[in-house]
Amino acid sequence: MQERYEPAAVEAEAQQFWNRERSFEAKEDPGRQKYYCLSMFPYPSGRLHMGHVRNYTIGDVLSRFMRMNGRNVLQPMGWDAFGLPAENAAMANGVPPAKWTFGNIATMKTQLKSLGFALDWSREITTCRPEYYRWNQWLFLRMLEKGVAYQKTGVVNWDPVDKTVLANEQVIDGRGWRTGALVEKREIPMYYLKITDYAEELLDALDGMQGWPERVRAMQANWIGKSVGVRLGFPYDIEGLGAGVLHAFTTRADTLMGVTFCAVAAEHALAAWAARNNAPLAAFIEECKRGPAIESELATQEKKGLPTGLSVRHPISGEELPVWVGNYVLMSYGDGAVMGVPAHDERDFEFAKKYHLPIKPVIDVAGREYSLHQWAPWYAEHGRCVNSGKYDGLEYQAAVDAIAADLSRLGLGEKRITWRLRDWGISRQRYWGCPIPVIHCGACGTVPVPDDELPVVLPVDLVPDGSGNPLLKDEAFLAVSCPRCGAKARRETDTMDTFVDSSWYFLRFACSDNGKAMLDSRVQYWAPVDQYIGGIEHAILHLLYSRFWTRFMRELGMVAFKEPFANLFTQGMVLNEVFFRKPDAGRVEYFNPADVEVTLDSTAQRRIAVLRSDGLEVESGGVVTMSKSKNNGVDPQALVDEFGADTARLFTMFAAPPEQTLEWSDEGVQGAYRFIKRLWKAVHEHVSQGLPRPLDGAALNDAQRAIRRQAHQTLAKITDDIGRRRTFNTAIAAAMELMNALAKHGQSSPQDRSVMQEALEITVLGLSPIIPHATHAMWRALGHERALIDEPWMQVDTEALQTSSINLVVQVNGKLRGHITVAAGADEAAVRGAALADPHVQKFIGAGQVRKVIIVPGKLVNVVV
RNA sequence: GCCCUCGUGGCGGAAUCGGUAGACGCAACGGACUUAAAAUCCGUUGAGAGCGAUCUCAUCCCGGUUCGAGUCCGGGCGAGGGCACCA
Repeated sequence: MQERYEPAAVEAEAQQFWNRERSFEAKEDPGRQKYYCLSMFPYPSGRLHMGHVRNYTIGDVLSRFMRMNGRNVLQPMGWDAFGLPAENAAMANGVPPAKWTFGNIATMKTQLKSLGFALDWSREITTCRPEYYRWNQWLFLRMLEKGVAYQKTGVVNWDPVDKTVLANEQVIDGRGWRTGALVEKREIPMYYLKITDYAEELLDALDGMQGWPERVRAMQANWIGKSVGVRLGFPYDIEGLGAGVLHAFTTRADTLMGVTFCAVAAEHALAAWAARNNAPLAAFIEECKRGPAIESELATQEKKGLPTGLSVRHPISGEELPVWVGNYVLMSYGDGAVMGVPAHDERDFEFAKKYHLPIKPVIDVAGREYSLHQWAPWYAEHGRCVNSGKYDGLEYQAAVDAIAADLSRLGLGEKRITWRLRDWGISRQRYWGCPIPVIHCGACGTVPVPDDELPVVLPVDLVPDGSGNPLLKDEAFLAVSCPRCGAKARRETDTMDTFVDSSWYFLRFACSDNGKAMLDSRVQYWAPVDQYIGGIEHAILHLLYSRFWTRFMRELGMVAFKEPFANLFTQGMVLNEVFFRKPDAGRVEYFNPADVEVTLDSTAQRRIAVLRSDGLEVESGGVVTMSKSKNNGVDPQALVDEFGADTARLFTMFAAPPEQTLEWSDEGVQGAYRFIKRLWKAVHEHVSQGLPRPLDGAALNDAQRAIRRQAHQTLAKITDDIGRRRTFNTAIAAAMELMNALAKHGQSSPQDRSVMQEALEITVLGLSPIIPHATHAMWRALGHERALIDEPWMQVDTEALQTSSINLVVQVNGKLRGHITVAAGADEAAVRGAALADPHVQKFIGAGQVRKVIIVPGKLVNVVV
C-alpha cells in the first residue's frame, strides 16, 4: 500500500477492476431477491452538473449497500435524448441535433464512468435511437386502437415570421424569441392521450403509496384536482338564438340563492354570439384571447369584464341574471362559465364591486356580520343558509343536497365531479422527437402505420433553421404510399412530446436488447422499480405520465402491476453563492465563484469578494440554485480532476441530508478530502506493521472493549442510516467519530492492533458505498483476497455492545443536575437510590419533598420535587 | 390566495418514538513541526457571570399540554418550494 493517498491512481485501478470483472452487469436470478435502483436518466445537455452527481451518488450508495446486503441489484443508465435544446444548438452551430446529442452522450458517459458509479452499461438506452422509439410508436398505435389516443384541435403559439410553432419557453413577453414577432394563437389538430379516464384511479392509488414522499403525493392530488359539486343550468330564451341552457359548475351549490350574475369565458359560445354586432365586446374578447398563455401570468392580471347584454334565468327563483364576459373565467375548466356569487367568492366579490353588481349574502357563518365593502376570508367558509327561502337554516351538505334534488327535478342540474386534470397533448410540431406513426391519405384520411412498417425512422442529418419543422421539406421522409389504398400519401411530421419517451424507459432496461418486442418476461423479474431517485421538479408530469402509461400497459397484459415506482426519493437542489456586478447602464454581469476570491476584511466582520482577473470587488447575491443564467455552477469534472471522485461523492453526501438543499462550499470539499487522507494514513500506518493476529474478544481490557463497542455501534448506525433512514450525512459523521476515537486510542499491544484491524475494517466497509475507490484499495491492504464490492455487509457483534455499567443522567424537575454510573442490570430501586444519593442532586433537592421519581431505563432519572 | 416544507452557534448541519441541545464538518483563534510556506498534528470555540467548583440564559416570537418540549397543540412572524382567476 502506498503511503500517500493518490486518488487518480487509486480510482483508475478500482474502476479497471470493476470493468474487468463486469461487476455491475445484472443477471436475472429467480433465486435471489432483486433490487431495482434507478436514478432519473439525464438529458444529454453537454456536461454533467452537480445535480447529476448528487442524484447518481445517492442511487449508487443505495445500490452498493443493497448489493452487499445480498440483493441482486440492477442499476442501469440511459439518455433522455430527444428535445428542444438539441434543435437550438443545431441552429446556433449548424450541426444536426443527432450529432450534437451523441457528442454530448459520449462526454457525459466518460464523466459518469469517472465517478465510479456501479452502473450496468450493457443495458444502456438512448431514446433517440429507432430501437427504442419504435416502441413508442407501437404503443401509440395500441392506444389509437383502444381510443386512448385520439385527435382534437389544440391551441399553439404561432410565430408568423418564422412560420413555426413555438414552445411556451420560446415565447418571451408575447413575442417569438428569435424573430421578436407578436405570437399568434392557432388551432391545429393534435393527438391527445386520455389520461383523464384514469383520473379517479390515479388519485385514489396515491393513498396507498407509502413509499412516496407525502409532499409529492399532495402535489399530484392537487394536480388531478377532484372537485365534487353540482353542474347547474341557467335557462334562457334569447331572441334570434332561441331557447337554451347556460351550464356552470359549482362546489358551492348552497350559495345558489346568492347568485347575482353569470360570467362566461371569452371563448364561450354565448360570448361569441353576443359579440356579433357589439364591436367593443368583440374587441374585448379578442384582447382576452391574445392574453397570457401561461396561467401564472393570467393570475396577476386585473379582473376585467364586459356585459353581453344577454340574460339568463335563475334556475330556482326565475330571476333575470345578466351575463358578463370575464377574463378570469377559464374555457378549459368545467363549462367555461361561472355563477357569480359575490358575497361568498372573493373573485366574484371583486368583480361585482368593480362593475357595481348586486351583492347578496346568503350564508351565515357563526353569526358574524357581513360587510358589503371589504372582503373577509371567512365569507367563503361553510355555514347556514339565510336569505334563501325554503333553504334557510340548512347546513352546507344539507343545502347542497336539497338544491341538487330540486334542480334535478327541474332538469336543470345534477351532482357532478369535475377534474382539473386535462388530457395529455403529445403532438409537437418539431423535428427532434419520435415521429407519430400515421399517414395522411387524400382518399382514406388519417391512416395508422401498420406494425410491420415500424419504426418510422427519423432522418438524422437535418439541420433546423428555425423556420418551421425541417421534416416538412424532407421529401424522402414525407413521400409514402397509403397503407390502405396504395395511393400517394404524406407522412405525419409531428413528433411526440419527450415525456412519452420517459414514461416507460424504466421498463425497457429489463430487456433493452430485445429487437422483437417492447417488453419481455425479464420485466416481471426486475419491475417495478424498487427505488426511484430524482429531482422534485418531476413530481407531477413525468411521474404522473409514467403511472398512467404503466396502467395502460397493464391493460394490454404487458405488466402485472399498476404502480411503476414502489419507493420514490426526491433529492434537494444544489445551491451556490452568486456574484455579480451591476453597471449603471447595461445588464447585470455574473461571475463564476471559481473566479472570485472571498476574504475577510481587517476586522473579520465583513466578507470581501474580489474578481481574480481584475482585483476589483464584486457583489454577492446570496446562495441560490446552481444555474447557467446565474453563472454559479461548479464543474464536477474539475473537482474529480483535483480531488478525485471519492471526495466529490463524500462531500455531496456529507454536507446535507439528501432531500434537503445542498450549499456548495469549497472548504467543505477540502474537509472531505482531508478525511479520506486521514483514513488512508491510519490504514497505512496500521498495515505497515504487518497484519495482527485474530481478535480475542475475551482478552480485552476496558479501553479496548470501549473502542470495540464504539466500532460496532458505528457499524449499527451506518447500517441503519443508509439502509433505513437514508441520512448519509450522519452515517459519515459516525465514521468520523470512530476515526477520532481510534486516533486517540493509539496502538501498542497485539490486542490493540487486533481491535484496530476490526475497527478499520468496519470503517472501510461501512463507507464503501460512498467512497468505493479508496475503500477498494484499503480493503485489499487490510489483507483481504476478495474485492470489497463482493463482500457481504458486516454483522454487528451484539456481544461487543454489552457493557457492565451504564451512565445515566439525573434531572431535578426536568433540569440536568448530575450524572451517575450504575451496573447494567441495576433495578429501579438501585437506580433511584444512586440518583438521590448524588451530591449534586441532593443540593438541588435541598429542603424540598421528593414527590416522584421517573426512570427512563438506560437513559435518565428525573426527580420531581 | 391555497397547499407543502422549514426556522437550532460565525457557517453547513446533529439531536431517529417527548428524555443530556449544539454530534460531525467548516471557519476562526492558540500551539507543535518547518529557515519559511503548504501539508500534518494537538488544543480552544453558543452567550453571560465567577479565580474556581459551578451557576444563569439560550433552538424565530407568544401561549398551552407534560415530571420533562428544538420535538406535541393553538396563535403569530419569517424563509423556501409547489400550485393557482380551477368556480
